[in-house]
Amino acid sequence: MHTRRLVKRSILGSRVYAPSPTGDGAPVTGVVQAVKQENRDVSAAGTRRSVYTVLMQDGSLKEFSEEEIAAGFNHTATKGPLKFSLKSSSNGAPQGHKVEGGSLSPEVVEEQRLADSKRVGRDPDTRSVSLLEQKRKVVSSSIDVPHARRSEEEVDMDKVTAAMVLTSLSTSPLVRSPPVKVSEGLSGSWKDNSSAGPFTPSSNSSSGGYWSWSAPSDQSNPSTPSPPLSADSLKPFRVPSLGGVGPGPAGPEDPSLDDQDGSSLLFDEPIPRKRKNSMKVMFKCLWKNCGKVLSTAAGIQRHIRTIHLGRSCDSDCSDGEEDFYYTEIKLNTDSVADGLSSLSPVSPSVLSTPPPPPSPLPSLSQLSDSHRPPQSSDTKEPHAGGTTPLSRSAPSALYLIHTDHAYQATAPVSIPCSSSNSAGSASTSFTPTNSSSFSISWQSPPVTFTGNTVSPSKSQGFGEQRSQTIAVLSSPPRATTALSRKVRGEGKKCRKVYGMENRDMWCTACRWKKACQRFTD
DNA sequence: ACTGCCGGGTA
DNA sequence: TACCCGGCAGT
Repeated sequence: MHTRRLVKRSILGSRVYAPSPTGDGAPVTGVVQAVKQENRDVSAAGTRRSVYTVLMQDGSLKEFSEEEIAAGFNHTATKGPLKFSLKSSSNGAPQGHKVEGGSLSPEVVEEQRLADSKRVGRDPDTRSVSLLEQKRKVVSSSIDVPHARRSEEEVDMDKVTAAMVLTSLSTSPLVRSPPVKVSEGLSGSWKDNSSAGPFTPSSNSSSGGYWSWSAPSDQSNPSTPSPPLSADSLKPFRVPSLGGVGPGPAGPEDPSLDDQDGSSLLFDEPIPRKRKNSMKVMFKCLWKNCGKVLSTAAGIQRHIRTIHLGRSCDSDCSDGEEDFYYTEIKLNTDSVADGLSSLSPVSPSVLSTPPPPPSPLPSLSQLSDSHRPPQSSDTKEPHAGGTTPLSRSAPSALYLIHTDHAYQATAPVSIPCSSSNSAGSASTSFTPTNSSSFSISWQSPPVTFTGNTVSPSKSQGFGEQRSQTIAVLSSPPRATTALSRKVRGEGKKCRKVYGMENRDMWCTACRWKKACQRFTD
């Protein structure tokens, strides 16, 4: 009786002893992969008997009747800490229905019940599972396969888990995901997680652990709703069990290992997400003369591969060398947006380089063209210091962090070597070696500009450019002292002319504390 | 302290 | 976009 209960409720994933398939009598161990109810084979008792698909140690799948492996159950049941893939059944179906009824509408419940009963009823017909399918079961032993092996109690348990998930979803605005996916993914993860212990509220905490991964990432950004869990984002739930069973068919997956994998994967996943008011990860090319910044690792890798390494092949033939040429930088999205959005406004005024008609656009489009799905999702460690030998000559990407006050950082720029191009006026951090030969802007666009650098004193007939800027750029002595900001106007300004009491007579710029437009120097 | 004005916030 | 302001840096 007891063994029967065990068999029926928690045998999946359990290690059992079974007669040797070779017939030599020596028992072998295996893991139960599936249970099938067999109606046609009426045993002596005249009731249905169960057939268990057992994954043997040698990787083969065998089917055994209940009697054949019953002894194994006893053995294992008394032997040690078996990890049952199913929640233990201390609370059975009734409670499951109760929970379910609490969170699901009756219609939904009925639909689900119908669907489930269909599945269960279909079992006898699906007993001839193809080998391929069996293999899949091997791979995901703990993930319940939709059909062909669900007992009613299992179904109930799934309902319970689904109900719990839905309940938590209904109360947590942080996590939204298609219910189907949720139940699917969770039933797997719970089976992995609930290595022991009945399905009680305490086991719910394990699910909480699973779900909490999205909480921290979203806490930083309460304004943006958590994106729905896509099929991809559900992968982390499944992958661990893949890895858990893979190494050895004989052993049930290890929950701890499961957790580790899960967490690591889960931590990888949300990185590419763009959030406002939070740190954003960008990837900066460290190649000489190139400060290209892309938003995805794949993008930067492709950039390096194609532009610098001169490889035309796709990411498939990447040998990882690109990794040395870019670094991951974390910066506030504000800064990034700042830098990017200010590209066009800044470059024309600061750069004396004649802005070709589409000048700022290429860089922007390059940035946006990096929208490739970050499927490569590099988990490489960011070369924080950019200290690899290959990148030693490249400027550290850290300077990007403080772009919000770039003008302050530009003070040292006042690059003594006036031969550097005008783009240098925007650059913020240099190694001596760099400043001597070229300058790198603090933003990506210069990548495209470095080619056509222009002597600062010659603006190539673009004399109509803002006189102020030109003045600054073309007069080294002043530039050394006042490059950081627009040169302070020496002439009178609205404020001085009209005084505070006549503020309404100021030019709007002065009123807004902007650069005076009326008394420009 | 005064001044110019950049960067960013708000409506 | 207009408007405003905090704050930085030069004077």
